[in-house]
Amino acid sequence: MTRPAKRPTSADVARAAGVSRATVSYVLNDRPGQSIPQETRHRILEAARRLDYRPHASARALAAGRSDIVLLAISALPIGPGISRLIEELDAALADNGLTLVTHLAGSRGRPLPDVCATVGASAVIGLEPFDDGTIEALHRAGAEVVLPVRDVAPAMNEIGRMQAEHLIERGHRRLGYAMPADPALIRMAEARLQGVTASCAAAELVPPVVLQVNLDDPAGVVTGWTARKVTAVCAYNDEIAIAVLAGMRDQGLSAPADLAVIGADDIPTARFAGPPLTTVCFDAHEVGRRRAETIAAGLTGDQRHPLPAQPAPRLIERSST
Amino acid sequence: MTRPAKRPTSADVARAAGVSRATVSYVLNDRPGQSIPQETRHRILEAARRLDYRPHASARALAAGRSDIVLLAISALPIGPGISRLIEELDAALADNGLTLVTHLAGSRGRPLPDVCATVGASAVIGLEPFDDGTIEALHRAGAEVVLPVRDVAPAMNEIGRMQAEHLIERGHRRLGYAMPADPALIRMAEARLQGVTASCAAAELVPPVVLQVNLDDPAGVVTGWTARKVTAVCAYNDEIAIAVLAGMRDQGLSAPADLAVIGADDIPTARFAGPPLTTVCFDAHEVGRRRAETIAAGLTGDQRHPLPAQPAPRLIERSST
DNA sequence: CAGCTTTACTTACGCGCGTCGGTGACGCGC
DNA sequence: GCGCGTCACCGACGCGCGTAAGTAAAGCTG
Repeated sequence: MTRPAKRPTSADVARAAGVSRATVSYVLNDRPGQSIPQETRHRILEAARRLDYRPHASARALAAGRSDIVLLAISALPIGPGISRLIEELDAALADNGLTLVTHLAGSRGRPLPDVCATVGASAVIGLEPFDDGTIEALHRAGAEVVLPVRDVAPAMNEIGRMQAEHLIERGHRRLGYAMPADPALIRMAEARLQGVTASCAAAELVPPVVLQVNLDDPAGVVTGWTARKVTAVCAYNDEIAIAVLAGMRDQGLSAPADLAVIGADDIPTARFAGPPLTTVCFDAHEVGRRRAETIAAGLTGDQRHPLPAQPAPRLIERSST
Repeated sequence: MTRPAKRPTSADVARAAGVSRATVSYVLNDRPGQSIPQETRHRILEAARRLDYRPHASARALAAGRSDIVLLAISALPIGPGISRLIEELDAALADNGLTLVTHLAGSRGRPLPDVCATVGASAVIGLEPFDDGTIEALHRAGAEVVLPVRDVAPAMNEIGRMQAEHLIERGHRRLGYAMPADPALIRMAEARLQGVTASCAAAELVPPVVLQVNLDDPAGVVTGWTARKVTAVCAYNDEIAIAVLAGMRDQGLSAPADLAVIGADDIPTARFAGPPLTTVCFDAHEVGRRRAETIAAGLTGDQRHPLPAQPAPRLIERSST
């Protein structure tokens, strides 16, 4: 599988089109302020196509001092379908802006993020939750021009919780529970979501939610924790946790929503096949991806027109677990 | 968030250490065949550390014609925790070999893979299922030296199906069904898995499996398709499909494994909370990741010692749906 | 002390590209 | 027919790095 097969360079294109390398460069990057007749332009484009020419990224980056590469850093294990849809959207939206997205799943034993950033020569790094200041500093030193998010993800997580709680309250529930994940990698995000729930309870003059951690090896355990305290509905950190709770209830002969209503978050594919089908709350991945991409592109081109569009509102998907 | 903050170059290190750039390069890449006294070596290393010097990837790649970047292309949506564990392993194992892994989640609307490969300057591209010849050719032209897998994943997928079927046959089932996904992106992999099932049936002198496509909007439909034909157990392409089938059965008042046994594949987290908990088959991500990484590293260094270690065998996780 | 090898470096080139500053040909006004 | 302003294009530099080839000094041999 090792084949050298020299890639064509811009010099090859120039030769094939009978012009100089400079002209090729001007045409391919259609640089304004150059007067190049249609015919020459066409000849060059055609030659490039015929040779399947693709600019050598390293050389371009070296010369231009910029790389068109956006690195998405995903910190821990919890990569579910929600995230992967967001990634797809992000990818598409960045591509529209001439940027290329690559992802780094940072296992604890892999390369440190700044190293990866430097290795691929990324000019932007984005994450799913805010980086700490030390990391940001290191990333800048590693060559990243823009790093996101800095502090803008918590409010969105908040919204998720708020919407879960409001749905339940509307349904007439007065005592809510909150199902926390046990995975330490998730607690930051979970706490942000929980905050939204707590806020909604306060706004409706209800007692704060009864927070319980779900042990994935014994989901039945938490259920009694809630029923014993007269909780009639629980918001789960995400759909996986919600499905675990539902399983715990089945084990005890309980059923949703009669004995305990359950609402999830993220709308994973198996949510609709849960018993009963899970009501859930999620973001429109398409929208989120697009807005993020635009923020990045704006940051990279120094184009500060847009006032950094905010996150869209989450959406409620009603099924029968509430 | 835009800060130029010029990165230090090897010339800066050279100046700081009072030597020439070449010497710096020799020391930092500890190139054999050069005689450099400990003291100088130390001075250079120290200077590099003090300046937080990291070689500019693009320049290095340009000069060396090689990039240390391995691109993992994930073609479609089905990115579950199984895969993300595999990625982590791969990342760690490649890092041990001095390689950096980045992933590209290729949505259909994002950049075409060869473009991405060229943009990041990857010198190896690996995927989860075999690429077709056109793609391989394109990737090579885009600069990839080694591309995997070429033809070596189908047997592994085969194994999945074989193990599913054998488990069911052992349990006494004589007429099996196969649950195909509807997503066209998955059919290649699905067909590979199905082949394993078919082979096992043949080996046990049973009729071939009754293959039905699962419509995620009406999973109950397929169930009658099987029961009408006296199928007593079905192998699902993966856990998601299996869970959908289980949901379809519930809708009809049927239950697993009494009315129809169901076995999945991949062991996604919600599998254990399905009703009933799903028996499934999966790979040991750790092993797969490590072996793949070694194959890549060997291919890149031209080191042909290892006889390309094969895939490990899949593992059966017995729960109660069979 | 001439002649050789070894040590410890340095100088110089080129990777593929973007881009600044030309340059020659041509048309136009006077 | 001379100056001036386009038009269409080219030469050459430098980005940061790896590396082949060179060199000056020191050490050894006979």
